[in-house]
Amino acid sequence: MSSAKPSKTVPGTASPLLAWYDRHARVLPWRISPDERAHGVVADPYRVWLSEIMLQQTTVQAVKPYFAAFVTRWPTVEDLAAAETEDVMKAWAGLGYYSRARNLKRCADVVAEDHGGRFPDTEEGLLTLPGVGPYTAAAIAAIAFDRPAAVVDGNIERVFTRLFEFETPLPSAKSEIRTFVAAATPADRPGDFAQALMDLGATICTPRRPACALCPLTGDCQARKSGRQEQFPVKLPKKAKPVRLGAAFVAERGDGAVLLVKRPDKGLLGGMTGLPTTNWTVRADGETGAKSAPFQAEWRSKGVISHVFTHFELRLEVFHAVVTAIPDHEGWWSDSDSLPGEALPTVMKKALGAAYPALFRKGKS
DNA sequence: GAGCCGTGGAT
DNA sequence: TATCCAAGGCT
Repeated sequence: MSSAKPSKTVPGTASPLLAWYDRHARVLPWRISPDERAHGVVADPYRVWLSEIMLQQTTVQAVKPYFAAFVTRWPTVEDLAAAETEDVMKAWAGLGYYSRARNLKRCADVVAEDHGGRFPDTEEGLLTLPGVGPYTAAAIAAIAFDRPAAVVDGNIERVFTRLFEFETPLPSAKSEIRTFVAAATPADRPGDFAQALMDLGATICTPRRPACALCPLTGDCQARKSGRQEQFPVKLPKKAKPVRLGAAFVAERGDGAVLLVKRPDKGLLGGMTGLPTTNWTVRADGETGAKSAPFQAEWRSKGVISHVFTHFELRLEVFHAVVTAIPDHEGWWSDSDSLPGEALPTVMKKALGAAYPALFRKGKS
C-alpha cells in the first residue's frame, strides 16, 4: 500500500524535465545527444543494447572502457555473432555478473540468425531476447526506437518514490511505480524522457544529499515538500553476508607457466577462467589447507586474500608451488604472455597477485 | 517472491 | 572499516 494516489497523468513533469535534459544531458559514448536527436540522428540499436546490458547494476565509469573495447573489436551485432564465446568472456573479464556475457553472445546469435541482424523494435519483441528483461526491453524500445515504453530502473524508482512518497518498500512497489511512470511518459521524445529521468537520478536526485535546489521537478516533489527526500526509496532490510573459506592453488611449471582451469558454465563466475580451488565453505575444516590441493607438490602459503561477492565474503588462502613433474589435471598452462589475456575474474587476479605481487598488483593485470 | 549473481567507487 | 549501491535478469 502506498500513500500516493493513482493518477492518469503527472502534470508538469515531462516538459520541465526535457527542458532540463536539453541543457544538462550527460555526454556518453553510446548516447545520441538531445540536439542530435532533434536533428534526425538515429541511435544505433546495437550500441544501445550493448550499453544497456553492460550498465545493468554497473556504473557508467566501469562500463566506458569495456564499451569502447567491444565496439572497436565488434562494431556490429553480426561481428559479435561471428565471435568466439571464449573471446567475449575474455573481453568481459573484470566487469562482473558473467552470465551477462554469455547471454550477450547468445542474444547476438539470435539477432543475427533469427532476425536478419536487426533488433526487434518493440518492447514485446525485445523481451524475448536472452539477457533482456523488463527494464532493458523498455529502455531499448524507448532509446533506440523512440517508443513510449515505461522505463523503470533504480534511478527512476528513486525519483518517483520521492515525487509521490511511496511508502511501500522496494521491490514490492515496483509495479505501482511502473504504472506511474507509464502515465508520465510522453508520446513525444519518450527516449529522451527516460534518459532525462536517469540523468536526473544520477546527478541531482542522488541516494544521499540530493541537490533539490537544482532539480527541475522540485516544485512537484512531495518528499521535498516534507523534507523527507532522503527517506525514499523505502527498502527492505538486507541480510548479512556470511563468510566462506577456501584455498586456491598456483601451480607453476618450470618455464613459469601457470595451471588454469575453466569453471562450469553455470553458477558463480560461470564460464570464466580460474585457478584450481577447493570448494568454498562456511566451515573452517580440513578442506581449506594445503592437504586439500588437487595434486601433490611443495605447496607454500602465500597469504589470504579477501573478496566480497554479492551474497558472501570469501577468504581465500593462496598456495604456490613450482612443479617438477607435470600433474595429471584438467586445464591448461598459461605463460606470462597469455596470462593477461585470460578470462580471469577479479578474485582470481587477486589470488595470482598473492603469489606474484609484481605481476598482479591490486587485482589488476 | 526470494536467492543467486561481481565489482569498484563513494561516504 | 563498514555500508551502500550502480541503466537487472534468471531460476
